[in-house]
Parts: sequence; C-alpha cells; structure tokens
Amino acid sequence: MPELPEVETIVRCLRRHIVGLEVAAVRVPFRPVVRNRRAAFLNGFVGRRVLGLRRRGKMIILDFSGGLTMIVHLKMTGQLLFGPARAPRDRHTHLVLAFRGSGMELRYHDVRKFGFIRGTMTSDAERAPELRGLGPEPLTMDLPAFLHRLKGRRGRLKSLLLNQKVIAGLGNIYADEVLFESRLDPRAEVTRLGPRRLQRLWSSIQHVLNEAIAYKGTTVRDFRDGEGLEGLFQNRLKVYGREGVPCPRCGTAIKRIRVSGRGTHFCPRCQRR
DNA sequence: GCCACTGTTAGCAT
DNA sequence: CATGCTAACAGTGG
Repeated sequence: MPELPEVETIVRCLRRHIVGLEVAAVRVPFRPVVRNRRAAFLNGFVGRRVLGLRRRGKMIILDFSGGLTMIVHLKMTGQLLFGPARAPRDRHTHLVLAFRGSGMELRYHDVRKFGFIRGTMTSDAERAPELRGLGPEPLTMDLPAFLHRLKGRRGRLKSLLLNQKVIAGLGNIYADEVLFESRLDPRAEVTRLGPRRLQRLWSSIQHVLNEAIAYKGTTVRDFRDGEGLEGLFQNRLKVYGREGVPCPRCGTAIKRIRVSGRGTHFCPRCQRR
C-alpha cells in the first residue's frame, strides 16, 4: 500500500509533530518487527531527540541525536501513527516510541506483520541491507539518467517499474497509473521501447507521483498519514481498481489481467506496445 | 466454514 | 548477474 507518495505524505506529516521531541522509552510488543540482531540496540534511542525525517524509495528514515537512525518499511499494511499515549493500543501495535513530557507517542502498527524497523548508526544507514542497492529517486532523476538506468534491461515494462533496484518508490497502484498516463502496455518488452515512448514514461512518472503527493496519497484500505488521516488520490485513480469502468480517455472498459504475478489494470485500447 | 484475493519484497529457482 | 514466482501474515469478501 504505502508507495512513494504515501511514504512522502507520512514523512511530511510526522516532521511537523516529532522533530525536536526526546525519546522517553522504546517498547517492542512484537519482537520480530525489529530487524536488528539485538533488539536491545533500540534502548540506545532513549534520551535522544528526533532531528529529522527522510524518505528513500518506500522507506521512512528517522534521524536522532547521538548519531542514531531508524529505518522503517511499512510493506503492505504498516502505519506510523502519532497520537496520545493514553489512547488504547490494539494487538497490531508492534513498536512504540514514547516522547518525554508530551504525553504523546509514535506507534508502528501493522496488521500483516510484513514491515520492519531497523536501528543503525546514522553514518551506516546508507549501507544498511534495506537501502543498499536501491535504485535512484524517480523525482530527482532527469531524463538522461532515466534512459541510462533502463539501458540493457529486459522483461515486461510493468515489472521494470516495480523493481526497486531500477527505480525506488513505485508500487502496484502507481505503476498502473503511470502506464495509463504514458499510454503504454504493461506487458510490453522493455527492449522494444523507443526513445519517444521512454520519454513519455519518464514524464508520466514525474506527473503522476507529484499529483499523488499533492493529494496526500491513495487510501484503498489501510493507508493513513501520521495523524491517522486518509489520502485523497483514490478519487483520482484512472485505472487501478477500476476493472470494467469506462476509460476516461476513450470509454473502453478497463481490463484487469495478471502481469508478472501482479494484478494489472489498463485500457486495452489506449495502451499500446 | 472454506477459499481466493490483497498494496511488498526476500529468497529461491531458473 | 538478471528475471520470475512464491511465501511470509492477517483480514475481507464471495
């Protein structure tokens, strides 16, 4: 669920609330959510202040004083929620950062338990296994860099867009939306695409992701920002989750097929190889 | 109740 | 190395 625009929305939201706060306690009700060999590493965060939040692909990165960093991945159903410590916690809350004096805390909540948190030294964060090997950020990658990145790649266009080692941050929803916007068939062989089509693809990535961020992300089911609020972009989706609905461009019914194992929505008339 | 399906990706097979 | 499939988990809907 949380792809680049959702993660960016969470980061911007939480920045306003937790930068400057001091960690009073770290609680880990569900140990497997912590990727560190020793969960006790997280005790080192007590007494540290939040210096800032960053996003890398779909990862949330929290930097603390004392040269400490937390890397968070929400996978499908994870949420990072800032709220009053007194609010009841349910059984899906797997990690809690309590903040000194404020009566507030940050909770990692994840129904399916696919997500994780790793504590690292800030200086080592870029080399953490989860960040190492991630592709470039799509929104700061110019067209020549994009073309260079795709050079020599094979396979279906859709699986290329989903490959985090190629470009970081796109998931199933935005891959489908980007492909619709660029009028390309998700099944197309990457090697067969000419420069005009690739340019269209690049500019659609910029456009769709920026729009989705402006609308604070897509809530299909689980996505919430740091305050628990839903996104607004679900109202603007053109193909994702719209099987059978007329294409907004030509009126043909949107199709849903399976491409490299993923549900894929597209317009069979507008989107050509 | 049972079965199929779900937004991600690590790990294994090819 | 690169690319492709599946399991990890829990909840939802048919």
